[in-house]
Formats: sequence, C-alpha cells, structure tokens
Amino acid sequence: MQSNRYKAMDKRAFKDQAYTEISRITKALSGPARLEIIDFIANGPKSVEEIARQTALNIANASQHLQVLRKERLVKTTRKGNFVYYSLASEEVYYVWKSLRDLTLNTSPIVSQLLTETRNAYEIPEPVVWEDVKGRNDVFLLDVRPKDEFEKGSMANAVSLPLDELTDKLDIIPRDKMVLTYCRGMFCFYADEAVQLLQSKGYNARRLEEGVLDVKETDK
Amino acid sequence: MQSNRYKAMDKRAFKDQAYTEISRITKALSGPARLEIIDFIANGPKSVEEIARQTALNIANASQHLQVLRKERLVKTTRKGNFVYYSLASEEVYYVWKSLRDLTLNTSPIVSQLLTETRNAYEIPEPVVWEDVKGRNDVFLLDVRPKDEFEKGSMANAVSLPLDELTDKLDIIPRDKMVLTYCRGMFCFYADEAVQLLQSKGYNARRLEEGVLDVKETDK
DNA sequence: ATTCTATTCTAGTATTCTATTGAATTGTTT
DNA sequence: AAACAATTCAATAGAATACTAGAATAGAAT
Repeated sequence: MQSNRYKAMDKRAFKDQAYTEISRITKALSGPARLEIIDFIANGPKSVEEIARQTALNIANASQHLQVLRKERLVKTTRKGNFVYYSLASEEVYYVWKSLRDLTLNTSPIVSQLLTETRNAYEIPEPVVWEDVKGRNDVFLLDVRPKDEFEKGSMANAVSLPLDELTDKLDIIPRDKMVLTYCRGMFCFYADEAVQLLQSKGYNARRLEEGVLDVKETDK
Repeated sequence: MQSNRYKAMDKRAFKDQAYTEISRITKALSGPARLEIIDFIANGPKSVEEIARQTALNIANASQHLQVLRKERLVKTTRKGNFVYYSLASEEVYYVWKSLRDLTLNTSPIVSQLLTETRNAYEIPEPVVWEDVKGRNDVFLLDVRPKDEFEKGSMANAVSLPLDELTDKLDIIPRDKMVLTYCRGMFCFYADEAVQLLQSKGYNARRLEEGVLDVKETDK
C-alpha cells in the first residue's frame, strides 16, 4: 500500500513511458531492411536463409535484424529440422505495415512513380485494381506465389500456379477469360513476370495491383 | 528512350528505394515526443504553444519536432493571427498512430499495466469499453474535451461539457442515468478526472476507455 | 559420439542520427 | 516601433545504426 504510494505514477510520467514504449516498437520496425522482412514473411513462415536471399542481406545481418524484431515480439519462430522459420507474431504487425505503406503511397508520390517507371522499363502493362474487377466472372484468378504461401491463404476462387511452374502447366489456363495474376503485394514482381510470359503466349493477362493480404475476399 | 534505358531501374533498386521511403516516414513518426504530438493534434488544430505545454517540451524543441513532421508532410499548418496551428495532414496518419498504439497494447503488456497502476494511484475506477455499452439507452454520454474539439467531431448523442466548466454546470447532467465520460483517448485523463468529480457529487459515473477517434458512432 | 549445417552471438568500427537548448531571426499584429 | 509567436541557427553530448568477420551454439543426421 505504502510502497504503492511511492511507486505511484503521476500522469506525466505515465505518458512519458507509454509513448516511449510505442516509440521503441516503432523504431524496431523502422529500418528499410526490417520493413521488407515484415512484408515478406507476412505471406508465410520463412527460414533465415530465404529471408536473407529475398532481401539481399547477408545471413548474419538478416539474423541480426530478425533478433531486433524478436526482441520486441513482432515475429515468432518455429523450428523444423535444421531450419528456423520466422513469421509475424500477430495480425496487428501486418496492419501497422499496411498502414505505413498506404500512408507513404498517399503522402509521397515517389514510390508510385518509381513503380511505374520500373514497370515501363520492363515493358510491363499497368496493373488492375481489385475494386474494378471483383464483380466480374469472366476472369481467371491466378496465384503465382510458391505453393506453401498459396496454401496458407489465398484469394477466393484463385488457382495456384507458382511462377517457375508456369511454362510447364499453361494448359490449365483458359484462353477465353482474362487472366488476372497476383502475388505477394504491391512491391512484388512475380505477378508482372507472369503477365509478360502469358501475354507472349497470346493470353489476355493483367496483374492485380494488390496482393492477397490487401483484399478481403480470401479463402482460409 | 535511350536515357530511359540507362535510368531504368532494376527490381532490387526499386525495392531498396521503396522501403527506404517508407522507413523515412516511419522514423519521422517514431520518437516519443512526435507520437504524443500526433495523438494530441488528432483532436483538432493546435498552436505550437499549446503543443509544447501539452507535451512538456519547450517551445523551440516542440517546433523542431513539428518541422520533422512537416518535412515528411505528416502535418499541415494554418495561420490565424499570430499563431500557427498544426493538424494531421490526413486520416492515414491517424490510422498509423492507431495501429502502432494497438500493436503495442497487444504486444507489450507494460503500457496497460502502467495505466491501471496510475489509475489505482489516483483511485480512479476502471473504465468501461464502448462495445459493452453502445446498445444501452440509460446512459448519458459526456464529452469533457475543450469545446472546439467537440465541435470538430464528437460521438453521436454526446453532450459537451469541458472539464473546467464541469463544476458550474452540473445541473444539466441527469441523476437517473449512468454518466459515461470520454475525452481524447486512452492516454488522456480528462475523462478520469471528470469521473472523480462526478462520483464525489453522488453521480453514477464511469469513463469510456476509448476516445472519440476510436469509435465509429460519431457525428460530423 | 561425430560431423554437419543453419543460425546466433560477440565485438568492433565507422557512420549517422538524436534530442535538446539558448540565442538570433523572421514575420505578424497592434 | 513595440510586442509576440514561431522558426531557424549553432552547438553539444549522447546514443543508436547497420554492417561484417569470425567464433560459438544448438539441433539433426549419420
């Protein structure tokens, strides 16, 4: 009781600590490398090796970044055989990432500019936004991510055909529908590469701007 | 064309720049002082002086922090007479703040702990969550923030009675209903102070855990 | 038990950023 | 011109950053 009195916080001290705590977590996410890691592992558990390869970091460095995220409990790990798999600790982590990304897209036009520039450089056609096509039934939804990511969760009625199997299994794609590809999200080019391939084979193909995690209509 | 080729970005370069851009914006928000500023001015435009007072910073320092936010276009300013009023540049900024706050509340129990400790120290009763009371019609919703914040936007059916006018105008509060006070949000103690006052006058009063901005049922 | 392999830790470095404040300055109002 | 709010400047001290190489660890496979 008495000791409670002494420890008792005034309101200013509480605020200082509360905002500092939120600040700590914000700083833990705030490096480019860690933002990219979060964007990546949101699609499913990944080993340190995969994360390092995807983000072009060396392994020790990727591990360091993962420790920073783990210290703040933003990611969790599971071990399978020899590998440690990292994934997001909660949905809230993804919401933060998503809101930061959307804020940036609205606030500084640079990212969207760079994105279209990059697409132009590769002669990739403009993406289609989900809002414009979600009602239609003359489209064929194609998930070109690795199988395990598809199985963890996919868009409703989507068919899985990972990018590297695309050439072999073209026959499962109908020629009378518009093929809509999608992948991990706005900053992932798998869907664009798929579109290029499909168009070169005479399909009517476009990519979806959003990824699975940005859209409500999902399975699982 | 040619020059486009040379400037053309490869995918890795795009990613580096995109995540770096998001990182820049994230770092701009990530200090405790700036998080508090955002939380504060979300309720309405505030002068530098008010912001400095609220956050216990000196004026020069508060201004510095505001410049950081302005450089990243997270806040906007209007001038009235001698004063410059700062407010959030867009709703997205608030969403980011909200998602960071909610992530922290879920991820590290410290903040909630400190909050209840502080309330205990002042012998403030436990808050009520909106979800539990929003259907009921035997409650009297009381907005104890300054008038201008109320006018900018309030909860549906709420009555405005700023904290410092409360003692004078007690007669407008019905005695047969439960009085529910609310203010700027979870880290604001105005509503708690109002509850203490009201309870001492024999009212059945509780505070709402959430603030206006966390609840859907609002006017304006 | 040993070997193997993926991951983590340690330590060091160089760099960059941080918040803060008093004083000088700008710009507005009266 | 005087008063006032806000901004900028300059300087400080301290902390945090990302990264890397090499050693250490911890499980799994043999």
